[in-house]
Amino acid sequence: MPREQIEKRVAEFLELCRQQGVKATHQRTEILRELAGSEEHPDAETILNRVRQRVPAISVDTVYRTLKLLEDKGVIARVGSMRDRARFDANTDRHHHFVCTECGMIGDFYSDAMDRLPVPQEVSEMGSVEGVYVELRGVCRKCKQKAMKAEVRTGDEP
Amino acid sequence: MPREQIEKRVAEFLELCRQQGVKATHQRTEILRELAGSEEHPDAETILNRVRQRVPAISVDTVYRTLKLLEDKGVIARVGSMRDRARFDANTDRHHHFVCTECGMIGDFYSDAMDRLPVPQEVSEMGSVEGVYVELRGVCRKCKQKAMKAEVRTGDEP
DNA sequence: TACGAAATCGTAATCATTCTGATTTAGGTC
DNA sequence: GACCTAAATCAGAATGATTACGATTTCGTA
Repeated sequence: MPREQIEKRVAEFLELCRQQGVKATHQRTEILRELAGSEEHPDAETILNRVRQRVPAISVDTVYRTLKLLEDKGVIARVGSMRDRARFDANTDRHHHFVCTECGMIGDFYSDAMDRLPVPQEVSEMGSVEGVYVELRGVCRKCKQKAMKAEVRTGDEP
Repeated sequence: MPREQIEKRVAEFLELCRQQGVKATHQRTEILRELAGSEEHPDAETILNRVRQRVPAISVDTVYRTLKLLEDKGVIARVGSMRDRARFDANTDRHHHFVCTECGMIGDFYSDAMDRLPVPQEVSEMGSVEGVYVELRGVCRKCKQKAMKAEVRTGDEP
């Protein structure tokens, strides 16, 4: 995300804090700024390490609490499938994710069809739908190449 | 799932074990049987407690290892969003899930549209897609009713 | 500048999940 | 049916992510 846009996201967050009587702390701002500047959907630990370079005394607890706060306010989203740790995304444009089941790489993509999925009758009967999460799973290019090389090395016919 | 169908699933699993040289243990069979008979997508602990009624000495470890094995073999699936613990589903028909963000209730549903989502060009460039996970999120009926009652009790105009 | 509530820090605790090493069992062979 | 061996299980300890705690600091307002 270009620097300019990052600062716009940060400004929006500060405004939201004012409106909701939530404190706009240095730590919160830096966490959001870090996440908004990332493309790779980092996990909590990665965010902690990076923010620490600018805010050395920041604590684990603050990172986790802040990520939860931002998620609850809809400023960021939690992504990635259950098999490993939680990862985060500051992109609030309506979009979806491709997840590599080998290395965990997560890529954003856009799809009109997925944005306007019809909600089946049976679901309306279960409750009211407020959001959709779509994840395509597979193997990324890099991992496929790696697998191919490994195959050559193993050699079925030596 | 009707008892008859449960036994069919179990039989299929036993067959798969034979084919793949994996041992068809009592514990594995009972875990699958338990899950196949559940409608509510239980978590590992719930499964453990239930199976224990029939296999008192079963260990936590065995449950976790078995669930992972079954998932890897495609016999069951891991469902539910990252915010809480992993939950499991033995329904292998192509289907999707509605998740209540209040109480965690998970419901199955079917949708042709979601079964045949087109894979966007940009995703094909990231890697090869092998599966889709679609989750509709919202508030279930029960929780909505509970919220309404709470509102009345709180009373904006007393 | 001072105040009080809210947020942070550092550390300890918790919870789900995984590992370890000793023991048992499935399933093939005689 | 007894025997063998690798695979699987068990109990409990260990790990890793996340959360809770009590003391201290900071934000936002007066």
